Amino acid sequence: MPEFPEIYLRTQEIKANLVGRVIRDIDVLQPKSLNIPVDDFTAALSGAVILDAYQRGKWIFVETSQGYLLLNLGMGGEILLTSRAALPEKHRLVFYLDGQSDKLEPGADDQPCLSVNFWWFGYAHYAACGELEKHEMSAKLGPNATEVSLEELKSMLAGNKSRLKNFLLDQTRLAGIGNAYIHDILFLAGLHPLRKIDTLSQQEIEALHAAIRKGLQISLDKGGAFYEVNLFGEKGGFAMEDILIGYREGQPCPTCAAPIQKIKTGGTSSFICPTCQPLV
DNA sequence: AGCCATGTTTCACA
DNA sequence: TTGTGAAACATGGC
Repeated sequence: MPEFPEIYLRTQEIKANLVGRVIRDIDVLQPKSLNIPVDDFTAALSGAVILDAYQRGKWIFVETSQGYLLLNLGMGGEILLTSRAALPEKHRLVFYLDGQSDKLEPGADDQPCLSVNFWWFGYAHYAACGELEKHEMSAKLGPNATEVSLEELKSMLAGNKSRLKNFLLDQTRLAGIGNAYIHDILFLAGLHPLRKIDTLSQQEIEALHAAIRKGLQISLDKGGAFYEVNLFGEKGGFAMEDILIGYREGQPCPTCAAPIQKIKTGGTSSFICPTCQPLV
């Protein structure tokens, strides 16, 4: 589940390992993940020099000399720095690169490449130089969830009539929170996912603000979720034991020992402690 | 073995 | 504006 911590880490890894490299050729095995025809996509980025990478929410922006590669891993997937000889079985796109990777064995047919796989959904989009704002899916994104000040959060919540979970998952408000980390974020804040935003007190908003940063930071510090891997295939260190209440139905709440409940919240499930997160 | 439900996302369409 | 369903799939349970 690529959410904020994983996307942040992958972005840093791309910066550290791919800046200066040239995309020589591209294989697209899943045209539906593109925003333009396959031939246009490969023509646009072939020969491009990777210049920078940065994150907005769950999107990775790879800036090149020939425009932007915009990646969204959807419901999960991997970005692997590997080689032609070591390509994983499952991949949707492959970007073949110039030069040798220091982590790879040199060899004649061992051309380094960036393999991108989505488990389900996921996008690899292209935006031309200077036309990033025309890419609506990413242009609509709100600020990164970890970078919003308390005052900004308060003004975003003011007058909002929806429920808290819907707000937190709305990428046009805060970008980066998904339906995995949200369970612990709401638990840390002591708030029920279905709380109506216009009933939140100032203290509760402050708790929410702190919980967003804390919930994501814990995983960031440990290298991201255990079920995702980095560019070199290594799993994150944020383990099941590090999760407070998410995916722990029936187990005791770490604060009050009440059994954790799994509930339906619209189209998604939520895990809550019924006593620490009362609906009121 | 096969069918169904579920889910880490996002958008289009009521 | 907001809620529901659908769409590139894979796994586990019955």
